[in-house]
Amino acid sequence: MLPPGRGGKQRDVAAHGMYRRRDTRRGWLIAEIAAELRRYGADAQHVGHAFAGRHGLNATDLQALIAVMDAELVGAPITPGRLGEQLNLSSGSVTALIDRLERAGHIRRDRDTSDRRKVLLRYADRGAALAMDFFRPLGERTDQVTAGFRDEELEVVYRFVSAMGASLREHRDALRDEPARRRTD
Amino acid sequence: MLPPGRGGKQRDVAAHGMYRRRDTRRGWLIAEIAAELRRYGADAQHVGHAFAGRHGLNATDLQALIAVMDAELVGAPITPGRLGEQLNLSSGSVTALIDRLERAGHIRRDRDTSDRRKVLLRYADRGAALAMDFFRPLGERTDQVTAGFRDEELEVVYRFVSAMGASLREHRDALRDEPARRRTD
DNA sequence: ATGGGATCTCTAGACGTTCGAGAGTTTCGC
DNA sequence: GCGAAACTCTCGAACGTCTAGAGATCCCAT
Repeated sequence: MLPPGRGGKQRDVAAHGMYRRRDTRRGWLIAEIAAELRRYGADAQHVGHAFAGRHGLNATDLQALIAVMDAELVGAPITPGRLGEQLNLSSGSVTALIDRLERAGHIRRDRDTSDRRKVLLRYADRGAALAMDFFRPLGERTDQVTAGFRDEELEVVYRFVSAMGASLREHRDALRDEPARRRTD
Repeated sequence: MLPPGRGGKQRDVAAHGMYRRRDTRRGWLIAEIAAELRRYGADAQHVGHAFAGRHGLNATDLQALIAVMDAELVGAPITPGRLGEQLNLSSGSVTALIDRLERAGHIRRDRDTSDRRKVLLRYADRGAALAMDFFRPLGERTDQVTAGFRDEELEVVYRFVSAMGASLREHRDALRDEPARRRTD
């Protein structure tokens, strides 16, 4: 039952750095918010996995489809290279991925007319319908939740998630730029 | 440049259901919050992927290690079966996963003394050190962000993320319980 | 007590995704 | 025009995952 090391202090989880001291209301809040964000990400993955499975794709395929729509809807279609960056995939895997999605009728390949090395990915009707099925119930749930918050409260939430997101991206970039550090392996 | 089909309505993204109408401040806020949460999850995956890669594991291994510590730190060590549920893995994959982590010295297998069918997963020192290296910088960043919020504001944020998390889990469970629905394939 | 069903972990083979290196085009700078 | 750089695609190998089933152990009804 007891964690190994530091015998005895069973709930001194702060010593492990994973959790924060919860002995003040504020500390407890911060710990719970961080934990909830972590769980939210995990559950979102589960939802994506389950939904993708129902429709004959895997989680990566669904992520890719969303990224393709995301990019195209803001007027800047994505290329295979950048899709690979977003999904942490090598170029070979991206080709296979696009082949699958194209074969299934979810997206199309278009040559860029100005730079003919590039391929632009565009969603097909089938892919649009699938993404809509995925996002609609989530949007409805978001509506239900946000209905319980006043405008000023949503401003606070927005400020918070923006700051957390920016900080996490900083961390991600820092990890990328410091690639060679070895541990005590 | 134009999305295919439905010629002309280039920016009518609301028609796709992915995004919400942004013509009011409140609508814009909600859309941005939802988008930021989505990006946060994706970026968290990237961070995990990058960190795991540096230490000779894959993203699944790191998730598993975190889940094992998470469970043990609250005094209820996890079993291979439940770990598979949390990570969306089959029993066979879980065995391979545990073998990898045990071989690398990150976790240990213990037989449950009261129910000897079960195996309890416990982290080893090596795994604890790794998890600490992963979480410490994230905790520091969380501290920096939360420093810019008053207690009442954190209460609002907590209420929001709790509600969003609960709603998402409801959706996940609904997906699970309605497994057979087929689309117009 | 004892037998049957349920629960849990593990094994084995096949499948599919991913990776890594390299080839083939097209573009841009000199 | 020529060489370097950017981008996508091909191919074979490696790895993680899945499915099906075997082997233990526990629980409960008889």
